[in-house]
Amino acid sequence: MIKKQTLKDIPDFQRPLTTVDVVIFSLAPDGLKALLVKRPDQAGEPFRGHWALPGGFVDIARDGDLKQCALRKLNEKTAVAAPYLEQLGSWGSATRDPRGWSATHAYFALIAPPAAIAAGGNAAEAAWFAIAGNGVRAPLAFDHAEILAAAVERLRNKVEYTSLPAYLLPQEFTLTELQRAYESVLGRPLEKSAFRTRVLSAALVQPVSGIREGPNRPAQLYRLKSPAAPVYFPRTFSPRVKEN
Amino acid sequence: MIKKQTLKDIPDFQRPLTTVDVVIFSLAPDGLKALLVKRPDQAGEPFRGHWALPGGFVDIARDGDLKQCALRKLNEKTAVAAPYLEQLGSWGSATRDPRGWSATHAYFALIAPPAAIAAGGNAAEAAWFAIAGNGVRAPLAFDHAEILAAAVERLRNKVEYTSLPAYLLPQEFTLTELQRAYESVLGRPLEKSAFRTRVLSAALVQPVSGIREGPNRPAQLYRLKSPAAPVYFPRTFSPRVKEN
DNA sequence: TAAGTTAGTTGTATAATGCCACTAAGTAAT
DNA sequence: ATTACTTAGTGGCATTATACAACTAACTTA
Repeated sequence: MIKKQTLKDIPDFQRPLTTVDVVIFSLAPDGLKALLVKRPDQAGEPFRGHWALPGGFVDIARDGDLKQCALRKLNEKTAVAAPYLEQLGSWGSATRDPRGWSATHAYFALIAPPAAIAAGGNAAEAAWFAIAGNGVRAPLAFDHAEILAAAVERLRNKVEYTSLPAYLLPQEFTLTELQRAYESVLGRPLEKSAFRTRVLSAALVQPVSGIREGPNRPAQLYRLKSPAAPVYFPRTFSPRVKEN
Repeated sequence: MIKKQTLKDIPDFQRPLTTVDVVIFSLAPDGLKALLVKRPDQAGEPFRGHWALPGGFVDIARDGDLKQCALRKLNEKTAVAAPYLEQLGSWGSATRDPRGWSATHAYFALIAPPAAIAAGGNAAEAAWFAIAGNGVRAPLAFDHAEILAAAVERLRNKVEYTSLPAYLLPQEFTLTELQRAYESVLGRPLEKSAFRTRVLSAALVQPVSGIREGPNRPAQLYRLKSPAAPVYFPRTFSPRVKEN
C-alpha cells in the first residue's frame, strides 16, 4: 500500500504552480468579444508573443482568496465597477505549462461595452477578439483555447435560461437591445413576442423614467431589478421543431 | 505601478498548497449519503480527529492531471467501476488551511449503492453520513461544510433537469426506483405519470430483458442508454402553484 | 401626407407536463 | 377459487410558457 502523503512529504518545489485566469466577455456592435493579452516576448517565458487569457500567478501576499485574485486580474486590464464574475472551473496537469505541474483557476466575467473599450495599462498588448464558433481565430498560449471554449459553452448554455446577457449591456437598456444581446450570444434570432413576455413576467427588469430616442418610435428604458443575482427561467428558449 | 510577477519572483515556499477533495454521494434506503473520512489524530495535523471530505495533496509525481488525482482519491476510499465524476469548483484562500495559503479543487461523484457499502482501506475511519438540509450533522474540517453544501446544491439543482440520479442506482433499475432516487435527492414527491412520460420520451433509458420480481406486480427493468453522458431535459419539474 | 422603420400588443396553436382516475398483474389471506 | 392488498403502468383533461404570425402605435424623413 502506498503511504498517505502528508505535508512534510511535499518539499516546496513539488508544489504545483497556481494561477488564476479570467475570460472577459463584452459585447460590440458586431458581436461577442473576449479580451486577450499578449505574452511577454522575453527569454525564459513560455509561449512568447502568443495571445493568452488575462491572468497569472496567485500572489499569496496580496490575494486573500481566489476570487479577489480574479478581481485583481480583471482590474489590471479593465476598470469595471461591478462586473458579473463567476467561477468557471480549474485546469491542472503536469504538461499544460512547460515550467512545471500547474493548475489554473478560471473565472469568467461579463462587462458592459463602454468600460470595456479602454483596455488599461499597456494597451498595445491587450485586444478584443471576436468569438467565432467556440473560440477566437488566433492560436492561444497554454490550454487557454480549451478554457475559452468552456467559457463560451457555459455562457451559451446559461443564456438559454438565465438573465446573463443583461450584464453585457449598460445599466439602462431597451428590451430590443436586451434581445439583441441574447441573440448575439446565442447566434440565432429569438421571437420578439415570446422574449418580451418572458422577460417582463419574470422579476427581471423594471422600467426607468428615461426613453431611448431614435429615428423612429422611441423605446422604453429598463434596468435590472436585482443586479446582484441573475434570474433563472423555468424553460429554455426552444424553437419548435418542424415536421417533414 | 506594481511589477508584474513572473516565475522567478515566486520562491517555492510562496506557492499555495494544492489539494483535491471529492464529495462522494450514494443512495441508501433511507436517503442520500455522503462519504466522509476522519482526519488523522497526530500532532501537527490540522483539524485532528474531525470528519472531512476524502482528498489530499496533488502528487505531482503520480497525478497526470486534476481529474486523475480525483479518481485516485475516489479509488482509495471505494472501488467503483465508472462513477459519474464532475468538477464542482475550487476554493482557495490564505486562511482555509492553518498550514498556509491553500487551494483545493473539488469534485463530486455519484456511485451505485452496492459498491458504496464497502469503504475500502481503513474502514473505521470512513463513514456514510446522511444528508440533512445542505450538509451533515457533524462539524467538518477546513471549509468542507461549505464545499459539501455547494455539492448538495449543485446536485439538487441539476436533478431538476438532468438524468443524474440514475448514476446513484445499480446498472439495472425499474422506473419506480429511478423515481425514488429523484425524490430522495429532491426531498419532495414527483408525479408518477409525468415522470414516466418525461423519462421514456427522452432517449434516457432502454428496457432490458429482465423483470424485477416482488410481492406484487413485477416491474420492467431498464438501463441507461448512454451512461457516458447525462441527459438534459428542456424543463424543470415544477409543481403547479396553488392559487387562493 | 405618405412611406419607412422600429416599438409594442394580441390571438391562436402547441409541447410538456401537473393532476387525477383508471386498468393490469402479481402475492397472500380466507 | 375468491377477495383484499399492493405496486406497475396507462389515459385523459387542464394548465403554462412560449412559438408563431399578424396586428397596431409612434416617430422621422422625403
